[in-house]
Amino acid sequence: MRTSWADAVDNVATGSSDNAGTSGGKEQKSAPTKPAYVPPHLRNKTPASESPAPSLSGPPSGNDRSRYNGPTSGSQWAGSRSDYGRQGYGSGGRGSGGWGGRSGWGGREREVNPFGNDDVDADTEHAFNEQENTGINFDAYEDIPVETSGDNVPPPVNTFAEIDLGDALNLNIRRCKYVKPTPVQRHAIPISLAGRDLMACAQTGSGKTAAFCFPIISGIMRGHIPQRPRGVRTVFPLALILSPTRELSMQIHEEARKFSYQTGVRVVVAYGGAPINQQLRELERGVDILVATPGRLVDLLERAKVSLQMIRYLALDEADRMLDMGFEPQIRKIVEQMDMPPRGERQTMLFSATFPKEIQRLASDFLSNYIFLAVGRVGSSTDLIVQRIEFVHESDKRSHLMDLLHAQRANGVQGKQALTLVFVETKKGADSLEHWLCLNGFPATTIHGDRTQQERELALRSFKSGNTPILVATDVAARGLDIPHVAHVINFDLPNDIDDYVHRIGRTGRAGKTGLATAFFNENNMSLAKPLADLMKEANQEVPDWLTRFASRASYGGKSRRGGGRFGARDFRRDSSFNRSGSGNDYYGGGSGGGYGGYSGGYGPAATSAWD
DNA sequence: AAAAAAT
Repeated sequence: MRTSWADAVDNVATGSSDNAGTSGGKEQKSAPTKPAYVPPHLRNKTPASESPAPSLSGPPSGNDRSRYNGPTSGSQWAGSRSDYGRQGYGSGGRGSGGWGGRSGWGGREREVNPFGNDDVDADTEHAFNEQENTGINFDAYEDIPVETSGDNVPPPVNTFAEIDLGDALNLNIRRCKYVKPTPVQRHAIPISLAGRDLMACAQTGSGKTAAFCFPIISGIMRGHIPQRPRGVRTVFPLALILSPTRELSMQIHEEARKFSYQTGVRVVVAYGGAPINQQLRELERGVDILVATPGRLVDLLERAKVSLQMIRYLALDEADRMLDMGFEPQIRKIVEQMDMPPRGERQTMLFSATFPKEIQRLASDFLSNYIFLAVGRVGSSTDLIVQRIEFVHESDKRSHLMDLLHAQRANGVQGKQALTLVFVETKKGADSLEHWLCLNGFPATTIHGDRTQQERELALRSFKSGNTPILVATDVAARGLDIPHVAHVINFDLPNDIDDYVHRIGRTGRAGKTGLATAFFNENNMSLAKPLADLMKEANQEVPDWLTRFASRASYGGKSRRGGGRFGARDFRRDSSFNRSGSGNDYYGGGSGGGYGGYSGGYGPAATSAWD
């Protein structure tokens, strides 16, 4: 069995890293230019200088939105963990110099360029000395509140130049046109490079993917190359990234491939609903970083196609989702009952935009002396997303939706057709609404768990390209998906959990663009009244009086908005009611406390963030 | 009660 990194060093050819059908076309379809749609509620409200409707000219992928800022410099955080002695891991912190080992890689196989034709010369100055085409509100940087807790929190960095990620990775960072780390990257990357476990709360679209990918790729590049067993049909990835949906795993894979281009670090994705054989072939060509959904991974583990015994890095994206009732047993099985090194030996990183305390407590089982990091308001309620709640009876929802869509179509949107993402509660409801929309002349498609994987991927592509500018979705599309140009999220059916609402509306208002989120509220959603009203108030949104009244009849027992205050989430270890829970050795020790409190000034309900 | 995730 070949594994890519070892192979590269041994001058053994590996397969080219063609991409297992992960699509993600970046085709920029041009559409007739029309005046921007201005939602009625904004027409008299917004300063003329601002475009109230989302601009459709952002970068192709808004997931990580900073750009490279300068040359590389010495290593400040050549972090090494203590426990990889066997493999000598951690001893290789000698900058990118130890990285010449790609010599055996280059000649034979041409790695597919994930940057496509856009691969500008990364060394040209103009490409990265400005931030002009990112559309990111960098002013928001200084105002973003940050809470860290845990022992000896490494200080944040301000530029990529302050950290030595290695030449090859730096080049890719430039190719991605990232100039400056986003807030979560500024804090999380030094923590990860120092080898620490991490629980990070950061808003959707704030650059989480890069925040965990950069340290993983860098660590693999500079770490000692472990001897991976040969001659068995089992592969031994060094890093595992788990996510709750197939499409999100695909997206992470695509991002990670860009970051690891020409580093020799190989990224493979595995998820259900697609032929396993192709994925097996990709795995057998070598894998350093495996991105997967839980079900398919368990399958691969049980067939002994994959072993986790070499795992150094474990990252859970949407970690609270991964640890909720539906997923937790599977995750526990993968992490605790297979052959993965125990916590403390591997490095574990959990990321999400929301992190309920109960889930934090569960999560601490997987972590060792970890650092808790909350960047910005957890939950996307930024001023960039205008939230509108309307009281609509069940029977009126379709005609009301029709009104919204008509208004939108009549106005059109500059450049490209505005994309509208409609969330419904059930798969059946999704099909039926899609059918009805199509009957009524609105090009719609749908994505949900009853569709074949092929249909799902086609639907997403068709939506992204603007071919089918209306996507009806269940919660399968609620988390993590980075779909540029979503102008409007409509909660046709509201979710029961406020966190789900937060993730859903986070599909718009990305990359510093404004977005609109409309929700249909009725008597079935009473349990959401209080948390919703609280969330909107916190986000400086206009709360309808009727919603305030429902909210004040607080007898509905909905989940109240997390602790209130400036952060959407707090380290549960700071909460005395959890402090005696006996969950092991992970209590907040009162140690450095990191930068907590340091940002308390200047942050109010009106603070704007590009990181939703 | 629903959704997601393996075949």
